Amino acid sequence: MAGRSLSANTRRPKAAGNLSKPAIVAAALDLIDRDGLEAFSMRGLAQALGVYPTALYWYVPNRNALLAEMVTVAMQDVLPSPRKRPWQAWLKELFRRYRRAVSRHPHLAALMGAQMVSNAGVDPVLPEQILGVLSRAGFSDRQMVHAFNTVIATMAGFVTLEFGPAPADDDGSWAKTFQHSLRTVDAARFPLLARNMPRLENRAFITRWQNGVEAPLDDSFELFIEAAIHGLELQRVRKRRTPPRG
Amino acid sequence: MAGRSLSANTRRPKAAGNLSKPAIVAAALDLIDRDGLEAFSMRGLAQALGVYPTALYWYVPNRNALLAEMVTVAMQDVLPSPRKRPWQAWLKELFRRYRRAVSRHPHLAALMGAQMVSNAGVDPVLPEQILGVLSRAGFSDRQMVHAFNTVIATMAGFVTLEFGPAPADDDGSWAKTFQHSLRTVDAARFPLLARNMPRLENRAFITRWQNGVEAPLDDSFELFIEAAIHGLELQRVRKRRTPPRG
DNA sequence: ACCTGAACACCGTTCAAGT
DNA sequence: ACCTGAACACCGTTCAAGT
Repeated sequence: MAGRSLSANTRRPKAAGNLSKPAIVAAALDLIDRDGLEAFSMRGLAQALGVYPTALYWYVPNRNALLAEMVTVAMQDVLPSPRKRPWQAWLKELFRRYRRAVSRHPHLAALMGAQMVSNAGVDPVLPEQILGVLSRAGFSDRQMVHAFNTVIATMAGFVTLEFGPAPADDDGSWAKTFQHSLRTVDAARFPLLARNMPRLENRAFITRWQNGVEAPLDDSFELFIEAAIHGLELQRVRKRRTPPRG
Repeated sequence: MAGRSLSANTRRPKAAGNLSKPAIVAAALDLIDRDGLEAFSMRGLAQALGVYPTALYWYVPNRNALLAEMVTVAMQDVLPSPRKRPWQAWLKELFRRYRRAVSRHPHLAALMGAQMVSNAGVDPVLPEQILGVLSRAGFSDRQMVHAFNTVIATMAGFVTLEFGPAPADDDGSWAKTFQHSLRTVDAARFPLLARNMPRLENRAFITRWQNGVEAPLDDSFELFIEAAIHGLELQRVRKRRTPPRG
């Protein structure tokens, strides 16, 4: 967002001075993509950059601010182009783009959904566009807040769960045990679970042992966003007294 | 909440002896409800219990396992009673119960949604009941997985965002600054945002400075789950070739 | 301006030792 | 069986000092 193109005008820094905020953020993203959020530390990042831990604090105020920067980078391409098309199609593309952004940095899923998106830290262009689309769709001012919240929850809700971390599992023993317990579920106590397990195992929340990285829920996601959009359509129609003009 | 009334009484030679797994989990929940997840530590918990940090490891294998225990406790009352009623009503109660459970331990919101619910660690009675309700609703075996995933994502998605933590804000300065930036948003660049701000501020994702604890999104939540249920209704109906028999 | 280096106040977890 | 106590390998962040 902030253009830092002109800062230390053409004066080359020291030979070893490769450090910069974008470089730090990029290196941090690499580390997190590789090792996950729990393993990420300022000290580890400094080591990866070949620098003392405290050097980072010249560019970044603290760890949380650095995480926020990473989320901003990860959110870069979520906004669909504003070209005219049915509002349903625009929303679908928004949802798919957000999912794609999260899938590129799955270890940031919870951070993106439950912290940055649901709160501040998002480019105001995104909410502005969403409001525009909902306005075109025919939502009244009174309904606008709720439709907006439904859009955001639909966008981030499913995906935050889908790419949430599976239980820590260094040797794969948990996955095998859990898998076995699913396949041998007591058919007397849990008849439907037992009957549907062939289709549920590793393809549904709760009954999976891998997350969206290894076992993406593509079809479920598509039907989920379709359901949400149909639900929005109904709410809009129900309040309408006069046919749409545009 | 935690009664630490008995301290030096009852002639116990040792200080504690009150230690047990349920007591540890309860004390941990108290600490997290008060100070949040970031501030929670095994050492702090031990201190609150008047015991050496390593004593906890006799009852709990590690920190993550303890967090999982807390989530299990927090999820206690989410399952609606199985008494007969329309499937839409049953789902609505499930969604509301989950929201209520999270609202009681908001600092566990991300843990509950993005980790335990979306993955393992949930009583199989819950998925069994959901399958039963969806079966009664008329979903085919082919649709079942997707309908199930839609239910889980609807249940946990909105609420995980709603109770996600607002930016760390010790002195309230961020909230004031952000609030001001919302109210003075550039009406030329963001006309819809500016026009709708009176209804959006602190009542919508992104444009709020408090989370669901202080600023619950009750109405939006209700409309969100209604939209999801209507979407499900349509998907079921669309596939149906014969009228329902029940 | 940019980085080193020491230091502070913490962590989770192990292991041996006590009772 | 249950807890103490020392110890290990870490943390984030501050601050003074170097260049």
